[in-house]
Amino acid sequence: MDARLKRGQKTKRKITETAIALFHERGFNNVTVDEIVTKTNTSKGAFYNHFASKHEVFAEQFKQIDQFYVDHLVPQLDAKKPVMDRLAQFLDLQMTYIQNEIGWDVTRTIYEQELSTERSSYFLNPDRPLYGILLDLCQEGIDNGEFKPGYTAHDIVTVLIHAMRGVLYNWSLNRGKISLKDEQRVLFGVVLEGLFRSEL
Amino acid sequence: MDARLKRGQKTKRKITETAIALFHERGFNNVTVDEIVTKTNTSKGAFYNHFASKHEVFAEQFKQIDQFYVDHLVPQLDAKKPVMDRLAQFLDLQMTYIQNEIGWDVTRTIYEQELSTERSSYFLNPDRPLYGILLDLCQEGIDNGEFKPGYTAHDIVTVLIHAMRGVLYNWSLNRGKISLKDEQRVLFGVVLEGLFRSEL
DNA sequence: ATAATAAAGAGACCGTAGTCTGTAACTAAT
DNA sequence: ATTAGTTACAGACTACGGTCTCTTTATTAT
Repeated sequence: MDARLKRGQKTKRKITETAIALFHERGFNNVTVDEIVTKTNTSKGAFYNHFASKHEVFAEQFKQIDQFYVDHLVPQLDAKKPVMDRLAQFLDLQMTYIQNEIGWDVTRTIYEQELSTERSSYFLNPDRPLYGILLDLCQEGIDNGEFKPGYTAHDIVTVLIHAMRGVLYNWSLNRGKISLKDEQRVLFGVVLEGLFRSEL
Repeated sequence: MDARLKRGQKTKRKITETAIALFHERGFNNVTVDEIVTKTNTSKGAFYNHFASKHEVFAEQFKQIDQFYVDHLVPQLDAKKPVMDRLAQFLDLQMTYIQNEIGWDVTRTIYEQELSTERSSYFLNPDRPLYGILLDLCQEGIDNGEFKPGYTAHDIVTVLIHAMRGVLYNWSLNRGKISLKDEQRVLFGVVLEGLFRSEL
């Protein structure tokens, strides 16, 4: 059980790379599966053996996004600073990354797919690393009394996630014509103000 | 220019009613255009003469939603109460209406369509009545100093819209399995807290 | 009345995502 | 070594949203 599997992985990688490149070049909706399989000298059979749908090619990118948060964003946060600052900084870094590295078309496609598919979505997966990151931060904030009382860590994460979704949805909808960073700053300015004790 | 137009309107109405009923019954994705035109004894030609897409049958519902806000929700707001309270009440009424009368599948479909179509979307239309309602309320709140300083009415509306989108997107994504009212209350509790002066 | 134009609709047709069946190459079991 | 089973894949086929062309029926102009 090796030679076959190896060949499969190679095909999958070839398809993934070509597809992502094409999507990036001309947009998700302007690239057909037929085109992808032709260009990679494969077939529909090969494509749908490795992916459940055209959308799912993005699952790769998705894991990549969260991995980037864990590997490159979280380490940048200064553990000596208050949770409030770290949270603000994380959100800022996150949105900068999405705006510059992921782009609105990929984001739009992901948001669309999550709504359209019946299958288990990535957004709903409770083991998504992003949730862990936020939960840890929020728990720490609660423990040292930075937040207003009455919220559980889970409440706060829910609030943050909703806010993120709203900003990212809107940004995708506007096809990148508005500044993600600016929108993020305004909304999370308000949200964080509403969450934290304001004593200084 | 009367008899033809009348016939056209009749056909359109017939298609709209049948389609909406079917969508409500079995979900948007499980109803085909062919089925709709068969059931209404019309044709693809008739359908696409009246609608630009299958999704667009919802445009009707959409206008209905905002009309409902204007006709039935806004009048319920007590002009003597502070803007803060009116805003909270409006959001509460709005989400109750959506949850009970519109439902998650229609909401999901609308949110999906807005992302997928190239055409001018309803969300991006600046003349949407909802924006007017919120803008008026926010301007009044600013004028009588209820809000924290530094925000324009437009800023605040943007924040509220983003928050709405986040909650509604998530609710659709969860296929109605979470309570829209509860989610709304938590998020807007925080947002309103962040927006208003807290002196009482 | 007649010709010219336009709206509403019928239904064949097209493009594309996704399915299904078949096959060749490899692996495992006896 | 032979058989049985499995994986990766090829490519015909299906389902469905959307387009295109053509016909019918009403409207307007002369």
